[in-house]
Amino acid sequence: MSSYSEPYRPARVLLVDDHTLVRDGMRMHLALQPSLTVVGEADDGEAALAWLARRQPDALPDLLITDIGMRGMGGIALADALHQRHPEIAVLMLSMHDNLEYVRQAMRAGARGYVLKDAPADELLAAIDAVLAGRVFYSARIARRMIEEGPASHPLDALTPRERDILNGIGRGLANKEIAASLGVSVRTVETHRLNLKRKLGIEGRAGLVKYAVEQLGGDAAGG
Amino acid sequence: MSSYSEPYRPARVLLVDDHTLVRDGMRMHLALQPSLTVVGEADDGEAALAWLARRQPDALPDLLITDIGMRGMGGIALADALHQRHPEIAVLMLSMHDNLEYVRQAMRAGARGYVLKDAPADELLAAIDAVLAGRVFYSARIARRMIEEGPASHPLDALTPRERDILNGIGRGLANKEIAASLGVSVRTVETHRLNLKRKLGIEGRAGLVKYAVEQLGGDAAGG
DNA sequence: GCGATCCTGCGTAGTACTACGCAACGGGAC
DNA sequence: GTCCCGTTGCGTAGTACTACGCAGGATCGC
Repeated sequence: MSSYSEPYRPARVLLVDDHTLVRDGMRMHLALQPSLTVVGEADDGEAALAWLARRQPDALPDLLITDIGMRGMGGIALADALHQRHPEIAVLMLSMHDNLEYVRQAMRAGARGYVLKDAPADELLAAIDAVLAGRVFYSARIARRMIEEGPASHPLDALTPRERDILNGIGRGLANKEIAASLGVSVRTVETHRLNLKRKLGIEGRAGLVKYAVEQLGGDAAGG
Repeated sequence: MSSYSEPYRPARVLLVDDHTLVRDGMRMHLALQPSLTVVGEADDGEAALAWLARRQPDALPDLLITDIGMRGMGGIALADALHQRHPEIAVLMLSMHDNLEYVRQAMRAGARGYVLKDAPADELLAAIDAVLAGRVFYSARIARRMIEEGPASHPLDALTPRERDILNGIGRGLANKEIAASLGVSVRTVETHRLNLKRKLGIEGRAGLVKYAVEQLGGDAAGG
């Protein structure tokens, strides 16, 4: 990995996961690496940000390893917030989903790596090495699927921001009227977006769109 | 089967989870307990059953700790299969969901304990002690919710078989007309069931019912 | 047998969503 | 500037779903 001219210092790591057992497993693996020190843990995004705010600026971690799906503030929002405040801190995303849309969201939010929780144990260490060296790392299964599906074939990528807003509302079980109110637009506008969504996503029937939206959201926000 | 006049022997444990990190975390905790020995691991239900089939009958584990949600054969099916073949082996279910319906299914399948993955670490050990002693253990949050909601108050339990059929169709994104066709009844009948479903489940709005149905069906693969 | 429950189906009214087409406005790209 | 695109919104028609109430037939337990 990287060669320091300064005296050798282990890379500082902050672990963020709401599952105690996962944190334990990571801590155990990382403790075996002399080049790494776990300096803190948190069980959700807000706790992680609070931890970082309390931390001395010269003792911030070099790497944040976070779960993607947590109660409260999830890994994507955390990566986003961290990337704006401390872009120098590497972010490695942990996930149980091989859903490529999550991967893209994570990378857009500033994550440099994406590792699946059921991946072989040494993949985690390889990923840490890579992101600390400034490289990008994907779990083998993710990389394979990216090659298979193509880097931008997912229909969600074709959606405009506003269409995502509407899809989000649909996935939360809201009626058009409620979505319109929450976005401050007319019901007709929501209907237009909805029609466009169905065309873009190739969905027929009204229930189908709700199903699709719930499945897209259901994984990280409502799941647990 | 085993009489405890024989010399002291640590309890044998089989770990089943598709997440390497979770297995690592568990193994680490259990290694600190002299009264326990991890004798095997598997990453899904079928692998666990295959492992058990290869095992000498006099060296079977005393306890199986399994994740509830795994690719392929999940924890509930595994508990069910194991409970029929080896009812003497205690089963402790691990889950990220505090959904009481999962808890009930697990217990019906023969599990003796249900621990959440984000529970404090000592809860796992307490749960192991309990189920090895023949007692039943629930994570604190599960126990609290059971008290709050009542032991059998889950609305899904109140549904009739036909209502489940309709809910299933809704969750697959079908329209009333399609559900009616697939069940061989009239649209009006489906509408009646649908109205009853919303009353029983306390749901308002049409999208809300679809959302609920999708979450009930798709919940096995979801999670953080 | 009798009551309870479930499944089935209809009538009626009102509300929500679909499926077009059309168009004005603003922001970027070229 | 001009063009493209995203966002916003309306008109019109048709379809789907909601929300009651009512009721016959089947099944099961007592």
